[in-house]
Amino acid sequence: MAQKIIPNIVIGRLPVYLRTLQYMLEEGRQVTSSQELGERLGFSAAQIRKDLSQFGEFGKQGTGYNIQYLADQLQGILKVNRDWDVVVVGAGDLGSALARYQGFANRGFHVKMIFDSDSQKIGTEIGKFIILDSADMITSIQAAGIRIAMIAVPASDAQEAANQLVKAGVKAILNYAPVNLSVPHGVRVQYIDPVIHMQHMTYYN
Amino acid sequence: MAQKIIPNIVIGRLPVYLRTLQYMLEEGRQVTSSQELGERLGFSAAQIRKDLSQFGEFGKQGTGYNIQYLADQLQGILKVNRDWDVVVVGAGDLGSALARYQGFANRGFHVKMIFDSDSQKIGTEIGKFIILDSADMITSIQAAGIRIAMIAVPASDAQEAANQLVKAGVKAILNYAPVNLSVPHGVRVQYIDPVIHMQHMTYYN
DNA sequence: TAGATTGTTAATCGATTAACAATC
DNA sequence: TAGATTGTTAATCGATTAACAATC
Repeated sequence: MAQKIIPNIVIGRLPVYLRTLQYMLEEGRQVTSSQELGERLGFSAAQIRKDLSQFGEFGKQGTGYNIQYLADQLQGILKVNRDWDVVVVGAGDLGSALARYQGFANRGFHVKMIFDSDSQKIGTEIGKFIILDSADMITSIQAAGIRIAMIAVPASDAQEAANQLVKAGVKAILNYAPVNLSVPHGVRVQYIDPVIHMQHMTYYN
Repeated sequence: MAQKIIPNIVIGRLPVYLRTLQYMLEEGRQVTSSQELGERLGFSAAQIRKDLSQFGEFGKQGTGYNIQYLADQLQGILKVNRDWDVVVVGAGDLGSALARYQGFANRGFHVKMIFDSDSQKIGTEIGKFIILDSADMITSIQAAGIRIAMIAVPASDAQEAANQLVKAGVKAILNYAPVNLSVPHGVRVQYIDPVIHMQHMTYYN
């Protein structure tokens, strides 16, 4: 049976919809519309309806969308109606900040380990974590069955870190190092390089 | 005279091209081709040629692109052939990591000030910075003529921070708080929310 | 009922790719 | 010269928007 492939660009918007719905819930709201969501996010109402319609019918004509219900559905679609364990590679300023970041746990992502290769750092504490030796990374991650990693090592070490993560069975990498990674098919990478974003904006200045 | 508007999506790729060219220079390379760049980045060669052709002719048939020359051109286009001063709002873990991040200076972005509203933090040091009082933010930024800011405050404070930055004359905001900001026309915002990226990847798991 | 809003279709718009003449 | 690679055009592909019947 022909499985419909949903455009990646649509998938990328769903977490943004979800985040906004969750804020609406916090505001005590119960119902919203494609129009309201669109205004809040700067998307067209038509686009939001189209995106959602890829996955089913979640609204009611004349009324709009029940926020709690739609949020639950989106969580299911994105597979974030469960918790995910995460590792951090690199215990510098950024890696440490990631390990301590409060914004992960309440959205279902739990940092479980943080690694570094610097013997000065290994064994020391960051918040509730003890920095582990990168040399043990593959076995530790495999043993824990962790599928998601964040790379926060220098650019020169990032590809090697990625290689090891892949060997350890990681399927999703959030890469903070300013380099493109090459990974096998089936492993996903997302990039966060603040300089890229800033250079995008300076163009318009 | 009809000024050609370059698609935003093209502008967004230029910094990635530039970054790769700069690595090639570090590797001692002199010349590259759209094909090689494409393979390295996972884009098609045609797309790279098309993107670049929006801005002029930078290559030579049969030979390819002189890396130094193309990098210089891209820097000019992106207006990063000069230095930019930046402020950080929020001196928590993330703001502190941003203030200390080494990856900015060597790409032309210089953090000049970091602000917080917590009286416990104001006046204390982060690296070479003394944390300034958010209450003085507008005047300090105006006086320094700074146009770029990074927001690293809790979600609940981000819109207010953005409002003040806009008042201070900031034109580009890199927002690490997990909320959509509403800003006047002429001010650009880029968003970095790691959870959004991770939720994008969990879909495929 | 009248008003609002969905889900969906068709039309439009925009971005990517294929192909190739030009030329180094 | 032969081979390589650009810049550009036209074709294709994909994404967004407009419009509206259905219906709450």
